[in-house]
Amino acid sequence: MASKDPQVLLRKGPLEPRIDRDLFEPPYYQLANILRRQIATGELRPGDRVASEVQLCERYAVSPMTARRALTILLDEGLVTAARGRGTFVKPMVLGTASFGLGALEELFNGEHTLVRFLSVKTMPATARISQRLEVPVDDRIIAIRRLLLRDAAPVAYHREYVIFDPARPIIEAEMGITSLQGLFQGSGETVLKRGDLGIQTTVLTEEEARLLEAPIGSAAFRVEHTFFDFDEQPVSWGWFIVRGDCLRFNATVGVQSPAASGR
Amino acid sequence: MASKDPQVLLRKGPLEPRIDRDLFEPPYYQLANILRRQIATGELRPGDRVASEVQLCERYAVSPMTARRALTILLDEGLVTAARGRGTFVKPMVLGTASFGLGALEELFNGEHTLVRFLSVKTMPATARISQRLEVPVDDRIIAIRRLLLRDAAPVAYHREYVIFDPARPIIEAEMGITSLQGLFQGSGETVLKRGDLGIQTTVLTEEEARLLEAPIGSAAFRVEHTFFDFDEQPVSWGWFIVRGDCLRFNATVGVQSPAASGR
DNA sequence: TAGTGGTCTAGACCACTTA
DNA sequence: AAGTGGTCTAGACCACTAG
Repeated sequence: MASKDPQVLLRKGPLEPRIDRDLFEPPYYQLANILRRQIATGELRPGDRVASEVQLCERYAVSPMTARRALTILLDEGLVTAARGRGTFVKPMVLGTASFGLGALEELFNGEHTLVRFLSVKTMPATARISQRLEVPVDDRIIAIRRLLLRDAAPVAYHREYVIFDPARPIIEAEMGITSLQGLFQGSGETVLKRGDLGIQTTVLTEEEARLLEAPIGSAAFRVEHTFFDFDEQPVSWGWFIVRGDCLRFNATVGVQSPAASGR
Repeated sequence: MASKDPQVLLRKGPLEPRIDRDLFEPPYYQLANILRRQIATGELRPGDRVASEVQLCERYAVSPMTARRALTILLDEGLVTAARGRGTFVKPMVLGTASFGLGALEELFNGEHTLVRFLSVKTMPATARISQRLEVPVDDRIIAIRRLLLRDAAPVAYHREYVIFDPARPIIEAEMGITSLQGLFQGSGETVLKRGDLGIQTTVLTEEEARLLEAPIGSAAFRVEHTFFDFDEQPVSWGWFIVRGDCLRFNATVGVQSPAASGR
């Protein structure tokens, strides 16, 4: 649509942004930003066709790969869809494509004033549920860890974790180190863990949780469950965080980011 | 580490996977899978250096761009980090990189058996809070919508939304169409909405919410707040979903996906 | 048949790191 | 100085879509 506009086709110099090759930003990045801005300002609306690769090459004097790379960025960001043989089109805002990260949780844990207090570390026989999650026989000895996370001396999260106890696998210590939480988020150098499954649910505080978190019973809280696997695809650790609901909020954006030109 | 292994350096034929050019999967994709599998099996461990681009070119007989593209995929997936002048290295599993999609929410709403029931649609003067969120004067007339989402006739979510009412801007109807929720997730063709901000919190059901959702007062629930903006960067709609906690769970995986070779 | 995106080639130069 | 990733060039062929 916008590409059929005579102004655009005639390419009136001063109106058209250019690629500045002396800039710090590489050309593919500048071009991606130009297109992103056109989408953001509504110059290109959902459903409109974006200029084809060849057109972009001519218009901005870049090589095909550079134009393509810019389009790929928008594609990855979910701002456009590409249809072979037809063209590239601006996507309407789709809620389902939004995603949020654990950044909010990480901040909660990695802040300057955050402290981890071990409440208990002991071995115990696996209950039915634990044996199921860790794929070990019932009554196998496992390690149970309870931690409290405090920020500015105020409790924000309660962590329970069950770790496989296998003298043949010297995982325990490593695991203990990793799950001391500093490393969990930042990536603690060498790790025996290959993969983790995470789930976020809501819950209300039980009596025990309420007492530890110094919040009323029945308060809203997040429950972040995690299962970690080693390189043999064996579960190594299962546990969950109970985070006070008033301390955590996950954010996401869908559509075009407003001012910032944040790369991936 | 693994790349210093003589076996690998000597490149014993049968052990080394090859790129099959007759396959449906393009070479860059095959190569990415080969490397991903090496990471998954532990052949390449966190901290290990991945073969350099040139090495990959020689070893698998592909062009630099193809090797690079495979590495870029792993880079985007967060499996490796690249350091100019040093090499590409396998990243340890990092929790902070986990990303949760709103697919779970979408499924909840877009299922076959999902029904939207309007509870009320009316105009009202903006309260202080509404005026703040929608950036309109207090007591400006706005539209208030209350909806109930039912899945298999069972209520799963309660939706409240406040929409700007401006006769000059024919947004209302379009907005009404969009926010009838079918379109919100799927992307309803042409849209006046440019951007949306989302926030996810936990809460417990109030008396009203509990009644509508047919769940006990004080049950755990998600609160998904949303603000939508038009192409003038003006807020157009503010509202939130209250979703029964037992109907929704966000999932994510961090590290290497186990068996599937899922592309982006 | 012409245009499009998807993929690929076979190089190149640069900035950076390491030795 | 050698090796690395980051970027870019100037093409190419293919499968697909649309007129």
